[in-house]
Amino acid sequence: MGRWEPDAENRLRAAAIELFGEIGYEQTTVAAIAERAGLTARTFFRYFADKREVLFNGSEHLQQAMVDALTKAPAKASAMDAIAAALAKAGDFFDADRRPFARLRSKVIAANPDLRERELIKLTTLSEALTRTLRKRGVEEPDASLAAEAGIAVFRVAFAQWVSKSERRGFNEIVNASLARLRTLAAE
Amino acid sequence: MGRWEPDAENRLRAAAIELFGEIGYEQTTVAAIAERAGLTARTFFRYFADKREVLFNGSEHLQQAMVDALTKAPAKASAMDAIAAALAKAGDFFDADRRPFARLRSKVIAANPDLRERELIKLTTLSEALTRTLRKRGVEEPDASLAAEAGIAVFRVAFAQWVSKSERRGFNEIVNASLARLRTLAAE
DNA sequence: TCCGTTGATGTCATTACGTGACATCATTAT
DNA sequence: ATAATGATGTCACGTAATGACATCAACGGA
Repeated sequence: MGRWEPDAENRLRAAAIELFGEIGYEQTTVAAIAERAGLTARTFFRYFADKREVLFNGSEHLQQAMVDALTKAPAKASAMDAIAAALAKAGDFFDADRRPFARLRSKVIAANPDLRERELIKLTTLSEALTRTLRKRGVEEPDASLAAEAGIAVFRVAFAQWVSKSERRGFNEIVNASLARLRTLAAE
Repeated sequence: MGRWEPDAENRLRAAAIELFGEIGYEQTTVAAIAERAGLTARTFFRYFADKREVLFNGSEHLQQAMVDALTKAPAKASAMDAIAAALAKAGDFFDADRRPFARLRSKVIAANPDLRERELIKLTTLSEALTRTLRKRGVEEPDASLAAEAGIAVFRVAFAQWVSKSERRGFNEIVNASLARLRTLAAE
């Protein structure tokens, strides 16, 4: 038994999401989050670089999983096919996570510009990681960047659909449909 | 002759860019910007919603121009062709603007995560505007979102190339090359 | 068993962003 | 001549974020 309650980071995360849902992101002070978690604001900032990050740290895992999948894709696969493999891996990630939680989180993020900004830069970081990995596969610029960006475009559209109300299909199913549409659009 | 020096907004903008270049974005306080412009910090926040916005307000003009071009594209044009017309309009915008200034601004933005975030949300806002305009043209979802996102992907890649060192081609030329590459990639 | 180290947390002080409320005063309109 | 307008300043405040230092249970040797 430690000197403190264990799992401070998760307590902070839980407290934050609760409060964001109850009274909104802007109205929630870091001090209030920390208090609900039985800690102080100073400690909050030891776990999270800033107030927004409490909703986003963990994205490195998704990124790593997608980079791994991209690396392991068949050497003969085209750039877009390799990206598709990475998107499929993201699907496993999301369908494992419970969709109701993702919906709540998305709602909180959508309601606040600062949080939207943070989400966007996470996606950009992901795109850059995918670009680097494609280049390691021998894909030249600007193809690597374009394929990665197009993949993220599909990701964004599919994710928005996946969390939307009354959507029942799994993430992978939506991704595949979106990819097919993109191929068609580009060909027209 | 007015009570105050005229053109406070531009004075603030100029002072901000100077200081960002001289000592960096984070090291520059709003008070310092205002002082250099002969004003107070309170006045700065009357012109710009926050410190970052001083580098971005004006993006509405670009967005409006692209939306107009998209609206005016031939009714028979495909979604991607209509998007291409909007991108061409953006080209006029950028080649009119002086590229050296754009390069400095890009450098400042690239050096700071907060500014990158703001840039990303501006692009997303633009993407959403393009999506709405495509829908008015009769394009259904998810095609409208995908075409808009793909267009923004091309925009991002082309813009990065346009401001990169020793790039001589005009924006439109780069956009067209990128669009062609994307079509090829999607087809593979 | 004692003691020094470690590590998670707390306390305190400080800077800067951002905003509301109210004051100032040259310009403009009536 | 006077009142309304509008750009700016002043002041006070809350909150985010960070550095410096203090605390103190747990742990690992000697």
